[in-house]
Amino acid sequence: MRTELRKSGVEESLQPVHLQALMYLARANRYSNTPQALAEYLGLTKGTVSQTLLLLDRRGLVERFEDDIDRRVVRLRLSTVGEQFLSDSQPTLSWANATRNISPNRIRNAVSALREALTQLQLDNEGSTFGACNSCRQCQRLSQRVSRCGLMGDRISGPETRKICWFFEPKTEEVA
Amino acid sequence: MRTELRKSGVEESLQPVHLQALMYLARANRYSNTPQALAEYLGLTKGTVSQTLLLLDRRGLVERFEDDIDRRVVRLRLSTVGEQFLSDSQPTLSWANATRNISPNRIRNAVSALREALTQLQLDNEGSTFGACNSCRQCQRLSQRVSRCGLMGDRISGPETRKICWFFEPKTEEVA
DNA sequence: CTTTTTCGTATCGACCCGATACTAATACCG
DNA sequence: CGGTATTAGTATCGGGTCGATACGAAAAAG
Repeated sequence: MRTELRKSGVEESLQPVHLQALMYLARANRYSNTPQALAEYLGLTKGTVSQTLLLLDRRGLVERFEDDIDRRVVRLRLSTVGEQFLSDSQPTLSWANATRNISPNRIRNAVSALREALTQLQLDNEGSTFGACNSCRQCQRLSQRVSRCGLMGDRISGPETRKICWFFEPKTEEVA
Repeated sequence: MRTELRKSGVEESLQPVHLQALMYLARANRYSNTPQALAEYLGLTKGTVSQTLLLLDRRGLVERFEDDIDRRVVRLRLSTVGEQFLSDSQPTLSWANATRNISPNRIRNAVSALREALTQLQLDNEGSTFGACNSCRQCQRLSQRVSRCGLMGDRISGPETRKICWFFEPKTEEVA
């Protein structure tokens, strides 16, 4: 998979880590679009990630702007060019194709097992557990279209509940 | 997982790719313990891998010696120190631990699906398909303890049939 | 016996990555 | 309040990865 990532980036002379950063930012929700969250996600130091973002900014793939209420934090988002690049290069396409002969049911089971292992791994290492609102303990369903985050107190739209959050807490079904 | 690899290597100041090389060499069979096979496995160029091996050799973790019949090829094997280091650092231990609450059956199913996807991915990209003799098309069972490789014509011991081979060919159950 | 191909190495430049030191903004606490 | 501590992010430096290119030596092809 890393080899595939490398191929996807070679055209724009981007390294695998750059692709991973772009892919993360495309899926990060409003609490998670910061250098710090990205560093946590990638397992790198904030200094390293700062350099990565500097490069992506120079290339015009991401935009950086400061937070309204805490002026220390930097908010990140993909630029139009960045989104276009991601949808053109499709870094995960070949992996998705490789699963074409596997039944949806087997895929669901494998994904479920892998997700469980990942959550456990993150808990063991006291790292952040990234995940989507719709499987987060804090998510409260308000209506068909709107949810609410019990941790932050904000209303979350339907599409945003499928984005990745830094404060994700797995639903406790026996975290032995 | 890359973060875990990084942690395992930090004590000896080894990079993730060094750990991956050592882990590969620990599992490579007699046909696959060469720089070329390792480069194919890691998805890197032979030049890059040559540098990696130079470093691992200097550190005394691997040994290089030339092949008897083809004096161009270099044979690789873990040194005693290298084996000791691998068994001490246990790079995959935390991942194995993370699956402790998942039933063996679910793990088997997930592994099976992943292996299928990996093979398909490798076929799509015309890359080598690494795998163990015991699930290779060329493997002929001679007795309870000895098999035979139909491609190379050599007799393969029981333990060696569980090692990774560069010439692996998946058993054809409909490679659509 | 050439010519070509193959396996591996050497060198160079661009870049990743962590460590350290630093600035600026916020939080804490008497 | 006011001073200290903490936090988000940046700047800089050095060691090391990685691919491209060039190269040497052995084997294969013709």
